[in-house]
Amino acid sequence: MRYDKGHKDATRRRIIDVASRQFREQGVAAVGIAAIMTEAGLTNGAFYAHFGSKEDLVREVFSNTGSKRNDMWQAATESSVGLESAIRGYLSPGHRDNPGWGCPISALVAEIARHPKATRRAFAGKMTDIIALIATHLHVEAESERWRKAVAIYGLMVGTLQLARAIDDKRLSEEVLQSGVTAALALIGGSEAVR
Amino acid sequence: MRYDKGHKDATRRRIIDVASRQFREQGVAAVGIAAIMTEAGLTNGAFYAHFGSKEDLVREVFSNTGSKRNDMWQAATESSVGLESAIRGYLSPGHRDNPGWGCPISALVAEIARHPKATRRAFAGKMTDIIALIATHLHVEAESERWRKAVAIYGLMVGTLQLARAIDDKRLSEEVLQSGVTAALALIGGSEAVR
DNA sequence: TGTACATCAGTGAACGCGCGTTCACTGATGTAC
DNA sequence: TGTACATCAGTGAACGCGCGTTCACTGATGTAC
Repeated sequence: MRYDKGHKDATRRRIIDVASRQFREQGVAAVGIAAIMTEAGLTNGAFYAHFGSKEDLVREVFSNTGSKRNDMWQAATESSVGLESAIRGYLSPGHRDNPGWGCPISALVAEIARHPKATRRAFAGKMTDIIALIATHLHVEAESERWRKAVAIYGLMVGTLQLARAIDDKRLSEEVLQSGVTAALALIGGSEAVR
Repeated sequence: MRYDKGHKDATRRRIIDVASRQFREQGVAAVGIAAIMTEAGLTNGAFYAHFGSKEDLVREVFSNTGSKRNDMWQAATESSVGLESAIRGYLSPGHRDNPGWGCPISALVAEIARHPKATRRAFAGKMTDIIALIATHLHVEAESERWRKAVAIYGLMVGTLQLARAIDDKRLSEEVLQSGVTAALALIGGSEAVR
């Protein structure tokens, strides 16, 4: 055959990676098939040899388990990193200014909420993975209590990052990030304050 | 003249109100001029007698100071309401399930971050208004401290509502909302825990 | 070894469609004389 | 009072454009005999 074994899988992987980054940067609706395929080094017609539809690709992007890319999102969600430094990385100017290499949830959660059920489920799976990861770092007795606390911390991170991204005044935006870090750390530490 | 004084202003107001709701429900990009004008009882051509472009309308929707509509968003942001009940209303199933009558920030913040500067500024203005309103309810000494705390509480509210909207399992989604309420109240109460 | 055919990832032009925007026109009313 | 014209909110068809998707085709390689 013309192409060696694994070639098509590699191409598929490349399309997913390119799409993932472009979606996070510009939103799903704003990115066309042609733009994705061009950056992947192909023409638009080849797309349908890999995916049934654009929605298919969107779903794949979020159910994506492989692809150990070297982005800050990868780094921040590695379990070896402490929770405090993960929070600081998440709520940093670097993450704010590079959504393409960052957290897909904060970039796309509102848009994905309007997509078909299958897509939403894949997305929700990624969300719960992250929340579970945060929960493992918490020092609270009951597991359900840990989970609830992790949800709130992640919600705070996602919301604060989005607010920071929407503010064009860099100085003010960084104050927002700092406020998020302080409050997140307070939530971790002040376990007794949580009823 | 055929139309009484104030007629055009009323029409303009109606277009803005319809657009505001449709944008919050479906996102700005997904809503077309024709759909807005049809619901406003007009044809698409009339749009440009009121606004220079779609982006113009988007900006107007967020710089909108008038229009005392009777929606839950209005109710929750009235200063007469206590902060705790405002938080409970914000992180309620009713708000989650009716984005069209809800907070425009949580529905559109990520999308607006990719719009032109003028639009982003109008949006940021609405954001800072809400944060300032939250700050007035906080019992902390320093004003800058109040502001920072208000930012974190609002970030938590926005993020948690979005997570709840993205989860299709109602039960789990309501647990997310409850986690947000608990944590937000902890942030209000535990002022000593915040450095 | 040579020839005919199968395979299959990718090409690139074309499709229908809905978008934002434009513009000549309508028709009810107000104004000038 | 009657007539001609100005005003202006709204109409509705048309525009170019980019989208997601389709499909006949290419061309390098593998396989059958």
